[in-house]
Amino acid sequence: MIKELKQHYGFLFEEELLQEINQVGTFREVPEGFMLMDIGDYIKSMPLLVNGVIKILREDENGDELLLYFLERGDTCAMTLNCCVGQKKSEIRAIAESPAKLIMVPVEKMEDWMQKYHSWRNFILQSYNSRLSEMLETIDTIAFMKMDERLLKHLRDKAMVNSDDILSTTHQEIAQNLHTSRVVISRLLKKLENEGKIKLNRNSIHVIDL
Amino acid sequence: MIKELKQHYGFLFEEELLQEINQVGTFREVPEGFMLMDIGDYIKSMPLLVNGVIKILREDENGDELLLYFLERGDTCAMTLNCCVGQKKSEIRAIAESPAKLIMVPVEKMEDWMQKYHSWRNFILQSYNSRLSEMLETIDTIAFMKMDERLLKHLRDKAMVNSDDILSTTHQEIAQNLHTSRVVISRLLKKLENEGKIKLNRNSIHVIDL
DNA sequence: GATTATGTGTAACTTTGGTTACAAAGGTTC
DNA sequence: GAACCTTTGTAACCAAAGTTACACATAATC
Repeated sequence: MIKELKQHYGFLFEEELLQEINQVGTFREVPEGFMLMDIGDYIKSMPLLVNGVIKILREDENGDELLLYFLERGDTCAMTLNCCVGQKKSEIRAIAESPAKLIMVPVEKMEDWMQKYHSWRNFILQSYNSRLSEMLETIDTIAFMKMDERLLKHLRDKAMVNSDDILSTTHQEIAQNLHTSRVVISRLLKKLENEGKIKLNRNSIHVIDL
Repeated sequence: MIKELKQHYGFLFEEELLQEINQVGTFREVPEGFMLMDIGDYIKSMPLLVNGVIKILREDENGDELLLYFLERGDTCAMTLNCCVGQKKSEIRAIAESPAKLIMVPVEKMEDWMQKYHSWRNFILQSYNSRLSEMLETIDTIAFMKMDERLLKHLRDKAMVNSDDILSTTHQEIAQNLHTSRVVISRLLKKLENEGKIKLNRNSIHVIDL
């Protein structure tokens, strides 16, 4: 584990902290689609993402979903911090968008390290800032953009985090992420295809205009 | 200033920290409508809200606004933290919803106190958590609710933070906060009035169904 | 290879919200 | 009180997105 740690967090944390993380953290590997956290869960450990992509979702009382943002390597989930510090239930759902490797750190260490390590404080604050910025971007998207723009943005974002311009997904899945209906997505996808921005195939979409 | 400090933050911070804040902080009083921070501003001091209400707005590239949330007594602006820590420009606009009293603390102290005071660390983390929760609520509202529900929620929220069920505002102003047009708001307000939930008057709305 | 399940395309229609246009009421200024 | 500005009410129309319904293609299962 220390190898992954040094590789992805070595430039962030001092040697001593890396050693501590190595001692108390546990390594975890999850497959694509794995639900790391659900709404209502209590959290007892904080994930440091080493590899892969995690998608963070929100759900309303009808069970309708909305994709909030993606977490990538080097990120941690500020919503988890939210839970840990406040001892509250999770307000979001976290699902592995791709196979992912994580290091889980017990919550108790948080406060300890906050006092001890300057780099940890910075990391936590940075994480909060990143998450706030991402939430702002999400708000901009749903408040100010029309569905066709949101759709194209979503396809590009998805291509980005997966480092692949061919997305294996269905219209239904996209509709759920954007909180709209499958018919609307099919309609708009066809429009984007006619505009030459994407190429449609069964279970996959080739994003041309990245 | 130490009086206001003890009154509103005494139960949060230890005596020593209160003294430090009293020494380096500056007291500030602003009238209703005063813009405390604009998009693009660089921030060099952190506000602790002692009295009054601050509204936090987001703007898109066309100058269209959207109300994100209200800050109340005892709150601080996590977006400011965002700026301070990251040395970035402000991504939001902050306007006094009512006359407000604030204590401004120089950014440099942040990191210092984070190390020194357990209560300060908690305060900062708590603030981030509150802001994240509020952003989530905002997302829920615009993603999952229809305009008439959003409108009623907005009226209730506004009545709440102002502790007054009679709102002095115009349809135009509400439309800006909710990022829609005046005509739509007039239409929906009239509907709410017919449903007996509000009572309309020129420049004021009486929220009956709180 | 017949049956079933999943995914996609499309038409027709409805609802919600945005736009334009204009009238009228209530204030303000001179 | 005449001229002006701000605010509100409302009609008529338009556009975006949600809904229902169904055909058809592809893949999976037996």
